Amino acid sequence: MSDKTTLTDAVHRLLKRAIIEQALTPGMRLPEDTVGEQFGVSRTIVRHALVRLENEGLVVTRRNRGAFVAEPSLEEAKHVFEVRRALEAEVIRLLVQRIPASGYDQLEAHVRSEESVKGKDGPVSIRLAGEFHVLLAELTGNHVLARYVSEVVLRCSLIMAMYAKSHSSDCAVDEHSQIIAAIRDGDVARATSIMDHHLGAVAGRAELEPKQASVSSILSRYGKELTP
Amino acid sequence: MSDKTTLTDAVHRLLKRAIIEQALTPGMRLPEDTVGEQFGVSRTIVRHALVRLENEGLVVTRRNRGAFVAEPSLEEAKHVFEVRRALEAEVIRLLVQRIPASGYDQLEAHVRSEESVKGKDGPVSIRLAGEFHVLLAELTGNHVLARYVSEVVLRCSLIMAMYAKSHSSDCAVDEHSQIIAAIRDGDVARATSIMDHHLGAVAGRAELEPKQASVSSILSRYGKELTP
DNA sequence: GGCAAGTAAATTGTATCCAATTGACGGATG
DNA sequence: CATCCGTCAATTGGATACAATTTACTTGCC
Repeated sequence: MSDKTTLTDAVHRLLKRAIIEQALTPGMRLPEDTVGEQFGVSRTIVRHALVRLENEGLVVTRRNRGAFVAEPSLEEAKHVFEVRRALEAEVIRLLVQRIPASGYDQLEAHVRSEESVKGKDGPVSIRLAGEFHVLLAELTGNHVLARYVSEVVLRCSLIMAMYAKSHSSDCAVDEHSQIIAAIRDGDVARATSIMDHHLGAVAGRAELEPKQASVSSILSRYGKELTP
Repeated sequence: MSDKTTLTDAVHRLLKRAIIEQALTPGMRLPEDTVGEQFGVSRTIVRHALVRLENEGLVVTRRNRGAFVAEPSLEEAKHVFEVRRALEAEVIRLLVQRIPASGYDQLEAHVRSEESVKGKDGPVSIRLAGEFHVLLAELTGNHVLARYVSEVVLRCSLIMAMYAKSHSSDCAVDEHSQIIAAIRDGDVARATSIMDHHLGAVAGRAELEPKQASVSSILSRYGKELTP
């Protein structure tokens, strides 16, 4: 029962981490056999993993062209943030109603681990920042909700990789603590307000400095001028 | 660009419709080669389609056992409805802000088509009822949101197939009209209230009469007594 | 020298093939 | 007669092979 580790899952998980940690940057190509021989598996496995990643919005596939790490447009980025805000607001509402007893311990432990890597601007802090929100969602006991939150958080990570200058300070650990406190006080409005500010600041900052990492993403906006 | 119809997509779509329309009932097995030869494609294609359906929560696969149409538990059903309510509330908020000019025409046209098949308790009315909610979400212009709404609506259809006695009257066409009217009035509270009632009634009705279609789902709840 | 067409290479789309795991049936045994 | 164990069939997990399509390069022509 614990042996869930099918090869597809493993490849899927690895690719996901690679994308989150910005080892694979937006717009980068993901040829099936290249990825396959990299992990020592066949194209079949890679294909399945890519299908899943596509469903999660982390990669896009173009017919007979292959898979690419997604390059969410600014519009799509806004949409993702809109959905995320709605979902996380629901998380807060539910947590205030029924956060489990051990919830605060887990949250505080997580915040501590976030603080412990605060200095380093490494991929670990990016992942931990996202996992805080996923943990919040998990604590509602609603796994469907948690899954969707996880998806949008991942996509937000991708968006920040594209548009934000520096990711490390985006999810200020301090605000995480404030959210915990507001939930503990049963103050839905305050918690939601902090969360909105938390996410809004991130989204807002992203729009100010669109950093174009990949060549294709840089050139994509100039391509239109060639096809009048 | 319009030629998106890869075989995997086609099979995926067909299976989805079959599940929604209750041709494939919860718990039913989906052997890869059976489905494959039914559609005249290879197992590879079916596999990919099943992977996608699994990601959407419509089928579950057990290791080396194959794929089955999902049998959401009552708990999972509640979770899906919780998420759906949150998402559709956001849809209403957004629509009041920025419904496009042609939106009401589309919505009313849809309601009319719903009314035209109101009498028949057929699969068509089930599909149309769900598509109304998807259309609402699409009109927000947020395709990410629309996609998630589409997913939870589908899962709700599956849930109703399992637990509700009759599906046809679940999405009362009249309530759809009321929602449209409330949105037109810019009355978020009223629209959300109607929507909550709309969904709450469905969810509530479902819990009252759990009809257990498949043998396995009936026996699953008795199985625990054998393993003390 | 630039543009266009044709051809070749590469990559995906699909099918088939082998291996591994699971469930079931049947026989043996207490 | 019930239970346990071994063998067997069926089905999925995974890999390889072939076909189709797209991209890119080369070559010829203007």
